[in-house]
Amino acid sequence: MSHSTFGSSDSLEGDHINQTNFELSEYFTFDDWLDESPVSVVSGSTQNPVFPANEVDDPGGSSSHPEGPNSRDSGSGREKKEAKEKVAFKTKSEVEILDDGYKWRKYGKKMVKNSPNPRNYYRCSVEGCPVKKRVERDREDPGYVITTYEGVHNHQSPSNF
DNA sequence: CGACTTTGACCTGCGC
DNA sequence: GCGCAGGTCAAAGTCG
Repeated sequence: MSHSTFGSSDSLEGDHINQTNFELSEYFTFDDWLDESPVSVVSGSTQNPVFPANEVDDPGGSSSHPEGPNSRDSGSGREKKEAKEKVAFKTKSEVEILDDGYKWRKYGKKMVKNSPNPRNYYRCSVEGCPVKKRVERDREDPGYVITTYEGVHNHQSPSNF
């Protein structure tokens, strides 16, 4: 199985998330969302989230990073329409900062219409890691936070080093 | 001193 | 074509 995301790293769970009342309540893959299907809810309780089998090495895909001097020059040099791996988690936590073993750097905050709470945007602080994270509090359950991961870590969790 | 957070502005895409 | 909403970047400020 995979080892990249916090699914199998056996040294980072328990401790960190325990102090934040971490409790995986539901998880849904965007595959379902995009399919307009009734979100596949999985009451995983303490089970490890089943991440889509996505390994570190993409089949000749993530290697090409056209992040040159024209990333923002040409105007449309932003993110491509590549359907990246998106996974959303609904987590019971009092804080939005869930330490999943990776180091995240906040790069934006925005108020969204769907929710009275602001949405926070994080990025993996590891150079070259394209993973992004979106965190927002549940609209109907302020005690829950919805974390959306986009992309796959191309490195091991810093906590492992 | 370096890394990270914060906040506002800017850009892009989509819907009407 | 215009307006709205979402997403990202960059500069300044703060903390360790």
